[in-house]
Amino acid sequence: MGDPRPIKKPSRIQLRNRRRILDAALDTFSQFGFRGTTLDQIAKAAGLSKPNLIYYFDGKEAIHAALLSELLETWLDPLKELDAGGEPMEEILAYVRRKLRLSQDFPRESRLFATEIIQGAPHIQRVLETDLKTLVDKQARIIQGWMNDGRLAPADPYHLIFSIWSLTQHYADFDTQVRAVLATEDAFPAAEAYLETLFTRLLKV
Amino acid sequence: MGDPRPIKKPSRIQLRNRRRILDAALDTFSQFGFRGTTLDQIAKAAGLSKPNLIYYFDGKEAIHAALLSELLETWLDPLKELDAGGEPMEEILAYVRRKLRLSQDFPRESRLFATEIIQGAPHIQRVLETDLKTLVDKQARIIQGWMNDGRLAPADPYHLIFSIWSLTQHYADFDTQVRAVLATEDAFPAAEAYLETLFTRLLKV
DNA sequence: CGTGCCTTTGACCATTTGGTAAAATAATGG
DNA sequence: CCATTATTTTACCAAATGGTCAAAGGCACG
Repeated sequence: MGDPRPIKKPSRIQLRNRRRILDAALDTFSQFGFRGTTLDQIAKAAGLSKPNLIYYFDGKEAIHAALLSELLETWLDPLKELDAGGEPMEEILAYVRRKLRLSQDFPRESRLFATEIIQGAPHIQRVLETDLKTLVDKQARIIQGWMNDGRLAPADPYHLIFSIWSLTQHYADFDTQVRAVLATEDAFPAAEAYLETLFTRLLKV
Repeated sequence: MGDPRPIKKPSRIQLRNRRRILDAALDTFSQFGFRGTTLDQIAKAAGLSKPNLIYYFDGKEAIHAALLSELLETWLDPLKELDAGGEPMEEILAYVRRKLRLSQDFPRESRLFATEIIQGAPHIQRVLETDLKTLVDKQARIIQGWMNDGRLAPADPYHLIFSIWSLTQHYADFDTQVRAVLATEDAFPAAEAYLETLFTRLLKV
């Protein structure tokens, strides 16, 4: 799926150009949305000609799909690392920090994901209903276990996870708004401190 | 600004059709974004012909601008109601509830706003830096005052406000994801309970 | 009921845009 | 160095799209 047109192993130049294209596409897709992005835009940003894009990807949809599929792994990973054997509060806070770092280091990816979801997740609905749901169910059970054992204050584990997503991604997706209000260089240090306080007070027994 | 083409008072039919257009446009803009929406789409949804749209609005941009400007008032209102004279915790919780209700009742507006911000707020940056910033500064000062008086636990008031926005809007903007994970009819009752718990534990002295 | 204005429409355009075809230009392996 | 394959470009196209225009249809009101 999403393999190079020829079914051979990709050459060095293939790899390089594919990466360039995906990077350029991430820029524009995350900023202007799928329909708001033109192939010419991507091509120019990638330093290639439009037909050359098509040589590497089967079309605009294919580029977008490749981006989303790459993104999904990065996106779900941090939640997987939640360790049932760890210290509950520390596990949650570590997850929050991982997720916040993701927002800080990959804001374009965050916005691409956000746009996809806001538009009804037309390309990844299936993944959400299967992979994501399965993962969340599993981790919610772990958290619920901690609460049942009295190691965390009780709270709906699903909405807890939602709130972590929401709060951390906010600093990437709504960066413009945050900046407009704070007029601060970098909101992340304060954000990290605030979120640590928030989840500590929420979950401390 | 955004007035009917003739500078006369709008007739009954003008009002009706303008409203139809804006409603149809809200549907499509919030779902497909600005570039992803076509005039034909709006026209069809509004039950009008394309040239007829142009008769009522100066173009696609004008429709979008009209929507955004309408939206902004609705969006900032709940924050204005924060009353310095009220009981602090109740004021905050009431604000959370108002904001959550907005997400529930106006999800299209929420998504339109989100898309605009994610794309860098090209049309409303100025408003964010002036009106919104001014308002937030003012209300943050009130909250800070409550904390200084020991009536709320200390926390960064700006990030507190951000977290309220983020958490409440999440249920509108990321509705698709929430539904995919929960497979529940309506997430709002549980969300309201969760958020009340969260902010109570965060801010209780 | 007729006149003048508001509203609507059908036909039409220019531009943009995703994508193609084929020729031209590098690479690469023997 | 040649032949073959991989890559890139030039010239195009068909469809979609935002928008125009002039004519036709309604409507209100004297």
